Amino acid sequence: MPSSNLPPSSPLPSSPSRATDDLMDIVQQMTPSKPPDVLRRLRRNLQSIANDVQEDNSSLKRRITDLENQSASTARPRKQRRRGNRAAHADDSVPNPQTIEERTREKGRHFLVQEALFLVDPDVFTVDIDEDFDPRDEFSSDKNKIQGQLRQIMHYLPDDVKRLRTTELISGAFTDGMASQRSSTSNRLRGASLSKIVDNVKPFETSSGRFNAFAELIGYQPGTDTREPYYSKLDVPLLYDAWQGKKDLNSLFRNPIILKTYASVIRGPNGADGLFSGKLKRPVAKTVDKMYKIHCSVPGAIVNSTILSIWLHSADTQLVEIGDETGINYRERHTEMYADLT
DNA sequence: AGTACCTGAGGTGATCGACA
DNA sequence: TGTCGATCACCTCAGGTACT
Repeated sequence: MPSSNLPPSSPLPSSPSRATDDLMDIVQQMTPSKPPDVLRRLRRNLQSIANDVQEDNSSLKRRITDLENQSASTARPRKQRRRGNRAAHADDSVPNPQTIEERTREKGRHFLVQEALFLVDPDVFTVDIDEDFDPRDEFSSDKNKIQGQLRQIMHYLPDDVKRLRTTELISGAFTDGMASQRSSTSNRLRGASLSKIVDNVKPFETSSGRFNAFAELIGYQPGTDTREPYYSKLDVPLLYDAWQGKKDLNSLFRNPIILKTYASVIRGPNGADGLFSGKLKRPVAKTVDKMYKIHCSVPGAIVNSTILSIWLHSADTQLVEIGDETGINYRERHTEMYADLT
């Protein structure tokens, strides 16, 4: 950088190598045989050099500060991620939009843990509630699936939030909470929890590694002359406690992997430690089961764990509605398994 | 009793890839 | 090219234990 760009308050210090040369020269002269007056003169010279070095040091520090300030004032502003400020854009009639947003996001988190990984339809917040809806018909049509999930969501929303259901503030905050919890859960399953759930983490390192090791375990059916390859929905060994080559409803959802996944989700990465050896230790930290006061397993959470177990062993790289590698529709799988379980 | 430390959760911003 | 969603690393906070 040219010196003309430097602030005038920061002159360059004298050369440090010259001070070092002078010091070495004086040290050479300071022998015990020198008369006292010569030693006194050499000591004065030493003091003088020390003062110069001290001044140079201070000058360098000032110069560094000047350069830091200068670079800070000319640096490009860091790229800011654009974040939708729902609370700020909420309708004026909404009291405490900030608090409502936070509470709704937390409900979205809770909903994801206990009920479903995905919404059955993005419009679920804006449809009208069908007063004649019969929960026993929940899986008979897409319309009824939406009504069923809407009822579940309403069960989680506090009364003051229920009234605002159709607003962007509520739908956005709720789905944001779900997305956050889904991301956190999937990352922790393939990260800190993995070694507690499976015996050998090596095949899990890559998408192809997972396909080669576990495709059959999660229901892969190779293609033939007349058929494209696909992933079966029920011929999935991972779903059962003891796979006998065909589906067995008595052992459905009872695979140890599913139970360990469930334990990891609600009790953190160490939650599955010792689950089947009688050495299960309740984690001391704040965990999902404590936060949401989870005392028993509900159907939604069991199906969630099953879906998560399949995804964990799949070649898919992200936990999204339709697997990016397998094409498995995890959202539909959830609905179908939930219907089987209830 | 005070504190140091640990574990796990949630929030935030950066980055990357998909997509219009 | 800009926007959006998913993911990751990093940070702070809460709530617990262990030690002094």
